[in-house]
Amino acid sequence: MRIINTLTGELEELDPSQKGLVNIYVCGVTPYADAHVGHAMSLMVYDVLVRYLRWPGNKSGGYKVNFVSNYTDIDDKLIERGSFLDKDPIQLAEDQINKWEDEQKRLRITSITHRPRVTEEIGAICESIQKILDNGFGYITSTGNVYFRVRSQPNYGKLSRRSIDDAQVDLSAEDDEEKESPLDFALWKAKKQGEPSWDSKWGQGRPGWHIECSTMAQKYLGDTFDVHGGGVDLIFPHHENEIAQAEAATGKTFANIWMHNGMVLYQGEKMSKSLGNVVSVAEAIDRWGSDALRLFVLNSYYRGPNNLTDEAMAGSIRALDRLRRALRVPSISGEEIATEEVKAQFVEVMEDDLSTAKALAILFDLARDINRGSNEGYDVSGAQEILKELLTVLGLEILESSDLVKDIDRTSLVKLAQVHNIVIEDLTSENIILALIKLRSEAREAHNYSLADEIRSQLQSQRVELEDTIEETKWSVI
RNA sequence: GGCCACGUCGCCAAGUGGUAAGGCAGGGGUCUGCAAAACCCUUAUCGCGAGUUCGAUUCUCGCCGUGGCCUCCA
Repeated sequence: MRIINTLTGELEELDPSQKGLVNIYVCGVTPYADAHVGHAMSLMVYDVLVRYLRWPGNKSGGYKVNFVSNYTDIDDKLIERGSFLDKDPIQLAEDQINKWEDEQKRLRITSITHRPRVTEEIGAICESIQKILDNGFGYITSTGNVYFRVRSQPNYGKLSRRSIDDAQVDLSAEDDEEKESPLDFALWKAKKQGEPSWDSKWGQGRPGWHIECSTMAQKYLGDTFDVHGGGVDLIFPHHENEIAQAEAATGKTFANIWMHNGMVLYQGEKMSKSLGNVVSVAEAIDRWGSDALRLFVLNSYYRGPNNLTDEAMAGSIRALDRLRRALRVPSISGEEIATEEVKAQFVEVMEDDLSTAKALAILFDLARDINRGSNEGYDVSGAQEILKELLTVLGLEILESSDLVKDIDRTSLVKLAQVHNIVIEDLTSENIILALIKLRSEAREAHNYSLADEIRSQLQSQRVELEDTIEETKWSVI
């Protein structure tokens, strides 16, 4: 497939260095606070990329994919936040990671194969730093800080298209007089009082922000790997510094394709703590559900900004319902509706820089064909299977209503059964619903529409939706 | 100030040098006891100005606006 490479600005063919195997690294979070929808969007984009690459239906016939995404579980932010909460920063990270991973499961971000943590990779990080020093790209200060000498890397700035000479730096912010240049960045930070630290050749301390990512990427994926992803906000300095270090350590190209996702805006504004408009993942799942969130993410181009609004999310929920209904529509045995072009079209747009918005448009067209076919008495089961398969590639798991029955408030249903004097032995939610539907159908036959409508509206308020068809009354949980 | 994106129907959002996907919402119909769902029909000249061109929303320049980055950041 073709992906826009930030390094060149061009659409480039993803051509794995190892046949049939794609190695991908995506920068994860520093887990000092709850994950927000921006983090979710970022990981969802790469999750879809990996799902697609692994799918046997793609142009390559399906790749094996190593998908590594890290946790920066020790960093200034964690120390700061830990100190504020009077909590051990590493424990804080541990707790936040557990929470975030639980949310990832709910978001069905399931494609990641390794989730390394800085605190578990200190040895490898020190080895990387040593290589950089051996190759003459770094220096050690008397206080035990190790810096990367930016000017020694002639390619510096190639990703962000920046020149070192243009950089405007605030010299007043510098606290280390031995730093040769304000542009230089820390590979190893000497221990400060009360901070977590590890032993190294350069004394006690902890890794700098950038070295961990390049080290972990290379450790798990090799010196050179296929795709490195992350948010556009990481291009400079983080990814620029990763390239500088990694290529200083090995002398080889670090990542072949650099892929960057755009930022999520909320109601047209940047999400930020100062504006107080940060939407946490937990809140988003609670308000709209994970599928609607994913649909929203997929409905736009991953590189652009993504404006999350309440109205757009309401639309996503409705749109999702449309797809869900198309999967449930009755299929009559007989002539099948035509679907031979669908997969090919889907593949074509996905191969073209992960154009998920176009892929969704194809699925909505398919849903329409299914609905129409069903209405007109065709066999749509094959088309429904295709729709389901392609939705799975996108990571959308359309829930069947039976899976949702358990979420209904059974107590209210039991009360409802009592109100209507329904006597049944096994008071499961499903049985109560079926009994109420039966009662309603009898009422309808007796032209007692006020009772029928009352039951329908009572069930509706319990999230059970009824649809009358010629043969029967269908129900579903919304 | 520098670098980089973006600005398309009420909302979200694709896209192309030859008059613009899809979803939501809206309007009209079919179906229904009434609904709901579904289906059919229907709603835009693409921020502003100039240039290149036979022709630009699509290319160039300028302006305005929004967002990102310029060592906290998915």
